[in-house]
Amino acid sequence: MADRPKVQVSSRKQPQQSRSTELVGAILEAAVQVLAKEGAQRFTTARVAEKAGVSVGSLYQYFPNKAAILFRLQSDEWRETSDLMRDILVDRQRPPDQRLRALVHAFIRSECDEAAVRIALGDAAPLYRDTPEARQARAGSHHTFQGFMRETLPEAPEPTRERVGDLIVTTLSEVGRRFSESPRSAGEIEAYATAMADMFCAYLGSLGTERLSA
Amino acid sequence: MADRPKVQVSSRKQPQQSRSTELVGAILEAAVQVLAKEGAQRFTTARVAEKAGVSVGSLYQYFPNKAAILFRLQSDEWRETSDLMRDILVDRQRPPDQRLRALVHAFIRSECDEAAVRIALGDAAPLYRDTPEARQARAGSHHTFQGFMRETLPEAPEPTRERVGDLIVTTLSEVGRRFSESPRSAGEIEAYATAMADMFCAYLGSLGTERLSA
DNA sequence: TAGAAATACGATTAATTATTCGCGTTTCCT
DNA sequence: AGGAAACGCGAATAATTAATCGTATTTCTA
Repeated sequence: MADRPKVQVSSRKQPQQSRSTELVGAILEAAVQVLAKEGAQRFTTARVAEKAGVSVGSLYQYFPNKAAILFRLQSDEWRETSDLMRDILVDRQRPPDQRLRALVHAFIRSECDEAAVRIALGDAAPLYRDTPEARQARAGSHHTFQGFMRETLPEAPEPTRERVGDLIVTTLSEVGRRFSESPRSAGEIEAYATAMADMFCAYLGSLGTERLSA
Repeated sequence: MADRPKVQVSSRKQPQQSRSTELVGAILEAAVQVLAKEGAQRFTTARVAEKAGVSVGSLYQYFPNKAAILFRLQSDEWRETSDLMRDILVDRQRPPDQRLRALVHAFIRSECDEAAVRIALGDAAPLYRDTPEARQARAGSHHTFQGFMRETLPEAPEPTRERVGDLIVTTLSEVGRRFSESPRSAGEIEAYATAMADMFCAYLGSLGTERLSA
């Protein structure tokens, strides 16, 4: 129901010379630092430009607005997550539940490592969440996980498989982020990741695959 | 790492006459409407006051700042959730897994019913999230759920039980909110709730209680 | 090397917003 | 009744911020 501002979140123009490529790199780097140090509330184009050692005008040459910078950061994160997922889940040498456990641990650990940035990015999500670009980007990791689901629950009906995959991926990312909000010891982090992995494995096991409980 | 603004989120002064009590009520009602219709981004004290048919000055008599209004709304929601939880989970006539399933369905349904407000409240959370009042209020539903956990996993060590309860409650609320972000049919909602309940029951069942699988 | 294209700049603008404060009104109490 | 306390008001303030645009500089190309 909420009226959303119209934002064009894709890039304004591509850098063509090397100096502008570096400039964009500097902006993205600075954006991460500002996000981590100041939080989403105080994330402003002026602060990012200053931290990058660049003028606001230059920033607006390559990003149509503030939301586009944030979306770019989130988009990169999503891609990395998706790659991590693919790397871990695709290895058919290991039993599925071991892969899933490895994924959960890796994800939670990385979430906690960069907690400040992740949390701030999440806080800023409303700025770009409703754009078509965001929907598409978000689909990435879900699609990757579906591959694993087809292997794990081969005879389940498609809608069920999709729902289960969605539930697991969503739980992993949302609960992971929430968990990282308060600082934890390394032991707590591992214990929590183990608990989450236990939950996923028990669930998949109960859905009638014998491969998982193997 | 992010520097947070200092906000005093508790109420400024208590209404003593009936007109001021009604005024506060009108403000809270208007706040919900503004949140639902305009979103967190456009939630301003001016808009709330106008919708309530009241002046900004009056608003600031009873709320020290904008965050306090939002915290009050969230706080009320938490209390309601906590009560709902207690009502459902405490009924020892029904087997535990049935209670847990009922809770998940009730929660997801209510989350989807008021999706716009819940999402906007979540978006606004950074404004009050770090206050001690928020920490304490959040603990409410977790504490309520621990009662159920003690019944369900009586012989589990305390830290484990706490972690498991935390994981379930956090998953329920975070994933529920995320799910409600895109509009769904009633059938999808029920199916998703069932899936989540299945996951929780399978997990608790795997932790070695025979009562759940009964 | 000269003109064109790309890039960089940053003061300025226009808009939005949270919060205050002095003053008028209503309610309460005795 | 009448003074005091509570309440209600909303124009004004001070601060912040996103985004632009005219101009200056650098790089490319022929």
